[in-house]
Amino acid sequence: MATTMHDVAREAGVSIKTVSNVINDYPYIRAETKQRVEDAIAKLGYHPNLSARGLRSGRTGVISLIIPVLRNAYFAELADAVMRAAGKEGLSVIIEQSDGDRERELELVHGARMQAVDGILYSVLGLGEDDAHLLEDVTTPMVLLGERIFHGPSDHVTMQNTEGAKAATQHLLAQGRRRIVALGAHRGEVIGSAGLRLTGYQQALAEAGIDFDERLIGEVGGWFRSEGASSMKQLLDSGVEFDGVVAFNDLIALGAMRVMQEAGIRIPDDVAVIGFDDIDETRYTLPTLSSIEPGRDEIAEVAVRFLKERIAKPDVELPPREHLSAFRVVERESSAVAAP
Amino acid sequence: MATTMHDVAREAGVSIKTVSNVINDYPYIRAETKQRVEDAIAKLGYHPNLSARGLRSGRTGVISLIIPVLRNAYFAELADAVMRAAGKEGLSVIIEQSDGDRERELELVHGARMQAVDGILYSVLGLGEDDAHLLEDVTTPMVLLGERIFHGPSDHVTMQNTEGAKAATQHLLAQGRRRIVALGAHRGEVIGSAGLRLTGYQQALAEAGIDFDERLIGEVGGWFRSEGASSMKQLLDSGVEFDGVVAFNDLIALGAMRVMQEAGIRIPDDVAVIGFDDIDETRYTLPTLSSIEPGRDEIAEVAVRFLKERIAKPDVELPPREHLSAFRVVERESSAVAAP
DNA sequence: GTGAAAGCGCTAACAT
DNA sequence: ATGTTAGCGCTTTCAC
Repeated sequence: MATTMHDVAREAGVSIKTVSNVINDYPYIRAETKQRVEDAIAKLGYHPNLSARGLRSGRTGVISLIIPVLRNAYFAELADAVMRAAGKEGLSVIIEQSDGDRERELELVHGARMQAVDGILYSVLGLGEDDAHLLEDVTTPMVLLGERIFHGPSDHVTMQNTEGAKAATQHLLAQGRRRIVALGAHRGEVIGSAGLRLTGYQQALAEAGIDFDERLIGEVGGWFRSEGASSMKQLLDSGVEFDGVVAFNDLIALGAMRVMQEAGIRIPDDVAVIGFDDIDETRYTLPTLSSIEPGRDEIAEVAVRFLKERIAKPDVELPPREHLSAFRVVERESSAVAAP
Repeated sequence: MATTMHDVAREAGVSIKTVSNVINDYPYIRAETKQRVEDAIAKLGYHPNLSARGLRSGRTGVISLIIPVLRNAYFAELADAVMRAAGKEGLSVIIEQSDGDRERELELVHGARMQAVDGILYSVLGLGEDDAHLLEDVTTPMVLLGERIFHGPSDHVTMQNTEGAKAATQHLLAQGRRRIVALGAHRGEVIGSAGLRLTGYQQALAEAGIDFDERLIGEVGGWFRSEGASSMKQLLDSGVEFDGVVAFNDLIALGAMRVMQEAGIRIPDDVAVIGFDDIDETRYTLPTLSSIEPGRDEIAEVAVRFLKERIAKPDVELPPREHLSAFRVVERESSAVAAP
């Protein structure tokens, strides 16, 4: 069926070794020989058989990206960034969805498909810090993403959660807002995005000399629009006063904005709002939503680079690396300074 | 390094053929033998080498999904549905983004990676009907998605665009709306989602005995939020009166809603709005957006099934099949009947 | 600089 | 119902 190296070799009048050399950019080939081979390849429309190459070399040119869900804009945009970064390196990406389920996350990373990829980009959600040891027996090169596992057995790339939340809070403080809601907390969580972002919020308040008010913490079950909405409803019902909202992701901010608007609260005049993640949608809502851009492209590029390095030298016992990408405060209408 | 079939065979005291038989669910194996092999597999933590299997059998267990962009919620949700459908069939999915670019779409489908997958799910955007012949030389089994190429050389799965748009329009007509805007038209396009949906809109008007008014057609350059917004601005500036909007996708509807709300138009009281695609976000906007659910899961499942059949019988010259999934009108606040 | 030959781990004929 | 054997197409020593 398909043309093989032998066909190309015959066409070019060389051995298959020479064809292989040309394909793999082996430097010491006479220019003329190389040209003949390349002509033959073009003429026959030859493509190397990736299975054969994979069998022989142990490399497939495919990496796996495990994320909770693609329907979530944050992960869709992350996947986009990862695919572009991987593409530049000649790698294809197989995406696997874990639905944020602990069992499925473990199943995936130990599954058959993972044996067949060169490396794994693993955005953990269901697993926690205590599960880090469960990843120790994963032999495939792996880079962890997200906030669930720090100091695990592998390289780790993520954003500066605490600093980002601190900057978001400071952004509202700089406008004179003093009663700032933190929306999206998870009860009792210290690590994980919610815990880290709450810490950043508290740090900003402390540095500004503002007392922490428990009543301004809006808790949610998950980071969805609906949760932002219901948490904001509770806050409004409680009667607590506030003039700013730092939401721990954009969807929560959007859900909360909707509820506030229904209640006749003007944004940003009455309440300034800033979200987190800088998903595309923030540019198009009413009002447009200020946000923290987490350094998505940097995360993707560094993660792919780390992974490539691990793949290239699987035996080198380099200690796990940690990379925190640079974030950016993006100011939009929802936190624009009100006219004096 | 990794354990092979030989290791398993030795451990179980059988030949590798028997191991292969067990793995591939060959029926005629003694239960006891099968058990011994399975125990050995579990004990050694054996996983078949997919490259070797691929080399030998010509199947990789991987299909490719080519879509314009993952950041677009419609395609993210489609990819999600496809991955779930493929997963059920034991297939992994490599996603490739074309950015809707004609050259890149062609490049991808003819590229090296496509030779290495069992089949291609190809959501065309840049190519047109006249380019169908460019796909004839694609030997990998392929199923087309989307509205650009009908009657191409491969199976084709998509939604009922015309009927969906007609139903959307009828939904507004049933509420007594008579001046209905069609938002999202592409000048001169007949085929393609925009053309088909415009046709459905016109059919609904004609059947209701309402004259088609050119001034109620809102044209856009692309189906983005920003385009919906600017097209709606033009309509408002033009001074034309209307009481309903059928938007050709949800993002356009959302962009338009924002502009109308800024202009003080109440939805649905003054203007009823219905979109297309039923992306997750429609459940959370203010007001929630009515939409046409295109039968996403059905599209994904049928497409994967078609592809699997083509992969299983690559030589059978079955003529290209066409499947149009069932859609559904989802009524939400944006087109709720106003209180009398 | 280029060629010859071995073999990666598996499946599919064919044997038994 | 299970074993033997021959490659799939490539990369990789090792010669020359």
